Amino acid sequence: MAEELTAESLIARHGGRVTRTRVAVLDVLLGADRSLTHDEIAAELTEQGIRHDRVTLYRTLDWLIEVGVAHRMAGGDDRTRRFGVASTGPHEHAHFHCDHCGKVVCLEGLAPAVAVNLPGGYELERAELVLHGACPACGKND
Amino acid sequence: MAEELTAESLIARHGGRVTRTRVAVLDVLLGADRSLTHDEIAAELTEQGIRHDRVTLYRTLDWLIEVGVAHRMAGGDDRTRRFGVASTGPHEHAHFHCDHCGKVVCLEGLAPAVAVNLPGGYELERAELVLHGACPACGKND
DNA sequence: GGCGCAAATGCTACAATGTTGCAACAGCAG
DNA sequence: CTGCTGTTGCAACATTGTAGCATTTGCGCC
Repeated sequence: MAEELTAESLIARHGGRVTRTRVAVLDVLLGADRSLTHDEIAAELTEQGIRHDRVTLYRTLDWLIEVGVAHRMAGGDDRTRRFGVASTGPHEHAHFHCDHCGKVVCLEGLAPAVAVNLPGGYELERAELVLHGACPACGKND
Repeated sequence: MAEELTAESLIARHGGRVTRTRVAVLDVLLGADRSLTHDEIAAELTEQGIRHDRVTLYRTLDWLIEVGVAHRMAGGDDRTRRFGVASTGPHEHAHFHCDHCGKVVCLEGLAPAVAVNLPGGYELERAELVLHGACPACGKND
């Protein structure tokens, strides 16, 4: 128990090989305070001088999602998917999409009080809540 | 007053030309009980023998959204956008995405009771709620 | 009914995002 | 060190959405 929460240990714990790319990608996600697009992650890897490939990044992210370390969400407006590290709990959290700067942040402490009364026959498995508006930075400069 | 709610009248009322494509597209949307993808709409047009083009369809849908007749939403899983006719009221309604058959229905009567307490600085403009699960048809055959 | 203009269309080419197949490489166990 | 197998990198392709531009067509006007 009490294992480290480093990228390496997270990867090894899930039975994956600790490779250059995986450590770097997971580090980027862990260090980000918001959801990132595939493009942003790739740019960060390039900046760190880590050789990589678009396909490898897609597969790495797929693997991270498969083992439950990361999660994926569709942006409400553009068609790019965004990625972030999954919180320790279930990823039943809301996202805030700033319509001005386009950034997406995870609102983990936000319990989606979705008191929905579905029509008969529908089985609810999970809910995804995306809030749109202006983030603190954009609201001020507006 | 008391104008007809036909595709033609809806189009004319918004100052657009009543063209073959617009009438057909709007008819398809009005007749559908769920959100449709570009692809589904295009297939329907082809089935009706209406000559059209992918680009024209995109532009027609853009125009319908611009005048407020239709609305667009990003599917939570795939990267395809879906379209539906906007309800008479504000389009602050939830969507239900069936993870089995992939269809999306609008839950217009569902008031998203999103009692969110955002962290300071965030300005909420609108909320998008997507529910995932099984629709009546898939739940039975599951 | 015919005319003309601007809106709308249709075509081609392109951009962005994501996927598949396969050969080569590299972690990790023995 | 050697080998097995998971991973990577490359190239080619698939899907979804846009841009530019010439042509057609709805619709007001005569």
